Amino acid sequence: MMEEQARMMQALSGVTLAGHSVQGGMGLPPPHGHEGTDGDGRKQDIGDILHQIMTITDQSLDEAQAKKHGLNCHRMKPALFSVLCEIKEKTGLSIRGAQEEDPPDPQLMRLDNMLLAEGVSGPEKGGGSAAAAAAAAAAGGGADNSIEHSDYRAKLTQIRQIYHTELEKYEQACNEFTTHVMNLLREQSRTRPISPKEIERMVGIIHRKFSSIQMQLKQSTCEAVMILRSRFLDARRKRRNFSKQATEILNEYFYSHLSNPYPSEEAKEELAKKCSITVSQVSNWFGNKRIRYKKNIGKFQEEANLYAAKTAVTATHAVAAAIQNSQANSPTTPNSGFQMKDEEFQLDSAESKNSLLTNMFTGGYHTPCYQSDNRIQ
DNA sequence: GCATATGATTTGAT
DNA sequence: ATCAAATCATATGC
Repeated sequence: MMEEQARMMQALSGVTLAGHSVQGGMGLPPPHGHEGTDGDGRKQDIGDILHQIMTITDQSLDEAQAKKHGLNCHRMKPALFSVLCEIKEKTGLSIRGAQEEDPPDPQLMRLDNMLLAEGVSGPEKGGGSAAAAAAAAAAGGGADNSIEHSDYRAKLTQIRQIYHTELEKYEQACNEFTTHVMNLLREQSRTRPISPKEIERMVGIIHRKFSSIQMQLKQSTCEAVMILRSRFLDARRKRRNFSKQATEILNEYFYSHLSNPYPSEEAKEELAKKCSITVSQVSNWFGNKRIRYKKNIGKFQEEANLYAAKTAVTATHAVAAAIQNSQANSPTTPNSGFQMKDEEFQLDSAESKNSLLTNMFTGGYHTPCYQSDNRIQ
């Protein structure tokens, strides 16, 4: 701040110095006046010159101040000044009118919204973390992921703190600079025509510049948050197996609909609700299950039998409740009916496997029939 | 530590 | 949009 002022003063004095030097001559010796003199003499000359320059600077500074003061006190000065102001006002208005627009930057708004959404700029610590904890508890349904969430929140708080301190710094710098410039302009407005509106405009320019710097801060903060998110919330990195219960429910559905293991949207929703997982997780599970089952039916046979028996038992119970005196329903072979239903998917997959194998051995590359369209939707 | 299991993602087809 | 298939990346059991 003070340095700038000093520099400006120096520049100012330099101007007046030049003006004076033309008039007064100053008695500076020409640089290439005489050649061949001894070194000591030249050093002395340089020293003299430097000294002169120093004193001139000091003198001219005072002179300039004095001259300025004299000019200010001139009897014609106010009149001249007002005329200059008027002229400038007239020319300045058109310029100002042309570039006076302040549309809210969509990019900035986007960043602001995101920072607000991520809890960086919006509510303070208490509300934000409480909400996050509540969300974690609701989504996770357990304490297993609370540790990583707290870690995440700690990092987020760190980012938020940095963001706020930086923002404050910018704000402060902006204010300081603005008041400095305003003071400077106000000071100068005594000697040259500067209207208050012009000062206002200058302040606007400064603010815009600073807000563009602020946007950079916001941008990098957003980036940091995104990186943090991808690090902590990327489900692929921190995969959790579903609960035993959930897997049970999903398997039950899968094996009891083996002929058509494609749950409808409603069924998926219901399964998701029962397993306390998302619908897309249900979709993923069925996608994985279908492909893995198909790839190696043998491996899943035991599981298939287990779940078939299980559903059969519950079905049997239901039937038994309805038809009390049934005697043909033996618990050893209850799943025959279900197995029949399963045929389609099993046959389908077996066929595909076979054709793939034959193709491999024969070298033929004909598309297996399963690819065509015997999928049931 | 390694093999296997498993949830998620990507790619390409329909 | 949804699916199959391949693939990735982590979890888990030994």
